[in-house]
Amino acid sequence: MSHQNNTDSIIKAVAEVCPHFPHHKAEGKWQKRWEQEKAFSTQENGGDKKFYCLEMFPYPSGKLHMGHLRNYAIGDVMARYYRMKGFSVLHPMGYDAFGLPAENAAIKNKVHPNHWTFNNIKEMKDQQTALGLSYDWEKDIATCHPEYYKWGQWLFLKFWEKGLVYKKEGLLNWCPDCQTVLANEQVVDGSCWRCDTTVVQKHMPQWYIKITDYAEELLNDLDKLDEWPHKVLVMQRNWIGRSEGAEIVFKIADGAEAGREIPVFTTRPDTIFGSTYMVLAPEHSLVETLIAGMENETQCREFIEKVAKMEKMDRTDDSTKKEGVFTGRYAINPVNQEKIPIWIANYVLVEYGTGAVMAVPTHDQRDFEFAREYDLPMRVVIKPEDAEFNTAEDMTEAWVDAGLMVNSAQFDGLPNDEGKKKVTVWMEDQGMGKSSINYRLRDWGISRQRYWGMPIPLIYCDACGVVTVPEDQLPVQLPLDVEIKGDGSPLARHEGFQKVACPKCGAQAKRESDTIDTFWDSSWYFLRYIDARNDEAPFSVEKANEWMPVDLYIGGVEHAVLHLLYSRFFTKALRDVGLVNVDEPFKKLVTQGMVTKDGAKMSKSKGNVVDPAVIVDKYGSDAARVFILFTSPPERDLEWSDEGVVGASRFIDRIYRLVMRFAESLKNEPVVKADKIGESAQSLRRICHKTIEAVTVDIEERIGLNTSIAKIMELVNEMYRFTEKDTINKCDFPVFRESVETLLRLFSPFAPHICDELYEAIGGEGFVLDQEWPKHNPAYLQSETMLLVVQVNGKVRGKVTVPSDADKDVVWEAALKEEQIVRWLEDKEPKKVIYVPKKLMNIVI
RNA sequence: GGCCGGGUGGUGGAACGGUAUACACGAGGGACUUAAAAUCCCUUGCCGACAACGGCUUGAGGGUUCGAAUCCCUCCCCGGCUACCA
Repeated sequence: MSHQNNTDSIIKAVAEVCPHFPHHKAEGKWQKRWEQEKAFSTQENGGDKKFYCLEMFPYPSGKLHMGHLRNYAIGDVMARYYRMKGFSVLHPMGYDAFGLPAENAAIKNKVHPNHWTFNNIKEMKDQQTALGLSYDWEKDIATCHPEYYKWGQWLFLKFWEKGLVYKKEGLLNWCPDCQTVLANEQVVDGSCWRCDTTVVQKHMPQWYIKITDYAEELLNDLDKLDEWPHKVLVMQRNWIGRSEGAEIVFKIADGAEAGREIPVFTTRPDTIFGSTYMVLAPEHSLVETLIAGMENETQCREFIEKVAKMEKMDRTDDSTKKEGVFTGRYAINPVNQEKIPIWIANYVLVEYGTGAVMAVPTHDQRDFEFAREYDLPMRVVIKPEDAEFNTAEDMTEAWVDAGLMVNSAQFDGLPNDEGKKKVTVWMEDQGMGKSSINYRLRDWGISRQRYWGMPIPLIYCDACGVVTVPEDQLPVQLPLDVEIKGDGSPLARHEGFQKVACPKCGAQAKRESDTIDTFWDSSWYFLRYIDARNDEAPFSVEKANEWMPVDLYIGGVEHAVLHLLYSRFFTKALRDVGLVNVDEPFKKLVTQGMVTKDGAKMSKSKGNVVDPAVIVDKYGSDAARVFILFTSPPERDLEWSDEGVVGASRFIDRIYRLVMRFAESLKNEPVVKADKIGESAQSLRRICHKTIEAVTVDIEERIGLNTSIAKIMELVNEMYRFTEKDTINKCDFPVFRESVETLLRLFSPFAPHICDELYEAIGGEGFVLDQEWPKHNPAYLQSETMLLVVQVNGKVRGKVTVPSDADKDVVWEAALKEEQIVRWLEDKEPKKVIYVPKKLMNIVI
């Protein structure tokens, strides 16, 4: 057959009348097939190319919102992409199923939390399936399932063995009317959210986890997380809040407690000679003994009470004035033996440092304001050379910057930052204090006086004390025969649950009735997915080491601190127990932006919620996915637009029509190699390969899903141009076929249903997901000529078309042939000609 | 107050030192239709009444550079987080 004959034969498009992608029917059909053929099972292909793709698991509220859709759409594209790239991909889903809303629903609707939760899980899973998300459902988990929390309890025991668990008194929100502990979210304007009684702070024994043992490592390892958003790293750094300084010991000067030590923490030991008074937090443990029997006792007590109330009302109010009272007592400044007054003030926090500060009003703005208010003594001890002040009287605000030390005995004349170290060393020698590092991070209080949570596997025995539940007795099952009324934990009055024989001595003992913070459950779920059905261990160490770390973790920024910090801590603690060999759980983190409407975050109270289920119902999940991925880059906020979804739906239809027009030929024409092809086919091929390259780079290097879709749209536009005539030369057909197959592959991670539908229509077998991700051929990117911009003095004045291999001289010649350019040059000799190969030429005159 | 984002057409957004406004939405006009929907085509940053053409334009003002939305400095506005951390 001659080439001539080939060009003569043409392939005709089938006549049709604007067909629609029948998404309602076709999407369901594919979802069913994917399920039947286990298309999303984790395939471990043995190689070293693994990709663990994780989206933050949802609380099972029963309904997906737009934030979920966005989160999962991003994750699904990435999971499908890497799978097509030949990676072993782990892409699981589960439910963070313990927590308050289930109990609230129980009180309100008289349904059991267990029933309510599992019902919701089912509904959510159905919705997720309807989105065509490629989860391996054989690995799903629900944290409220005994098979899951059994291992949460087991891990608790490991932490216990490591000495990471301890008990101490903690302050809790307590509603005296409901006789129950309230979570912070249940305290509204200082009152109980249900009965409006004023909430009080109550000291109760609580279990704590020593996360502070890992503070230093949690901080230092942030440097390893080079694929985390900068914002999140900063938030974690601030949360851990490391401060270097000194702990200095002051002594009580007089009274019955004379000589008793009051340590303070300061980051400014260089200012110690300027400490002219001391302030304790109202809750400080020494306050009681200090004020007892003093003249000001009543006044002090009134103040303490006032602060206690203020604190829970609105501590964050920045208009809160610094207030305090004098205890009547004095302390001794160890460096100069000065007697300084001890005050109590609202601006000192009991939780930070030692709960006591040495006040240096001249060099700390808060102390300055307080001292001015109460007329306390001040002394300048740091002075810059060009100081505008000589004595404290000249100051209008505290001097907090660098300077030379003055009024500081043997340290006079030293630059203050040098003084910091020298003073500390000297004080250490004198036994007055020591260098100290303080963290803002507190130990993690995990006790919750609630029902719907993981029981803490501990037993109280009168004879043996606190005894852990033996491993072979796990799980400690959460009893289901309870009545939830909201008046305290039902576990505390559940006899069958509480009564237990002591595992050590066999005597009658009592179970811990507190449950654990739900953050415990979510701190290790990513490890359980790896080996979700293991009934002998939380997960196999070997498998965990294969899959960890999670390569890509996607979720909302609201978890930037707590969940991500606890998970990091768990990973490190489990590493020390020998269960994993990684230091950090999440390699790359993407925090997706909010979905907004009318400029505000979607919320029930604002009434601007759009239900993804309604959108999926109307336009199909492909359209919903494409819209939400196309409209904004993943990390930025996304403004919802009804028209935008229509646009996405239109684009999907457009692809459907294009491919269906030629489906018959694509299915039946023999596949041949492209031989001699025409100019428009060459151009199509070039754009096709350019698109492959661009989409691959966009997805892989920056998760640029919006631009990926834009580039696929450009390819489709080009294909429409190519097929304008309704006929394609036979010799050009292989190029068109290639473009269709490429399009379906490139687009399938975004819109998997339509791509499988069309793939089938053109005679493809199986799922596009199992096809290889296309590779671009660099040779096809070349064209014979290129268009170059010619600038004169930095402004575009013309364009020239030159051969692709043209060098500077050739371009220069071509430029001189352009009338426009010549006119702008005005016969002047160019001062300089800058040539950027393949881009532009700039002529400076 | 501190820290982190962000300011580009009517709108969502492209462009990570090299043609600013890709791609899409919306709008306007046209074709097809008895009509509508759907679809297809054209126009669409602003100004010079139109075209050729020219000027202006990435929150404001400076700077570096042959060349700046992009880098540097100063300032303004919007959003988020955090908040007396000694």
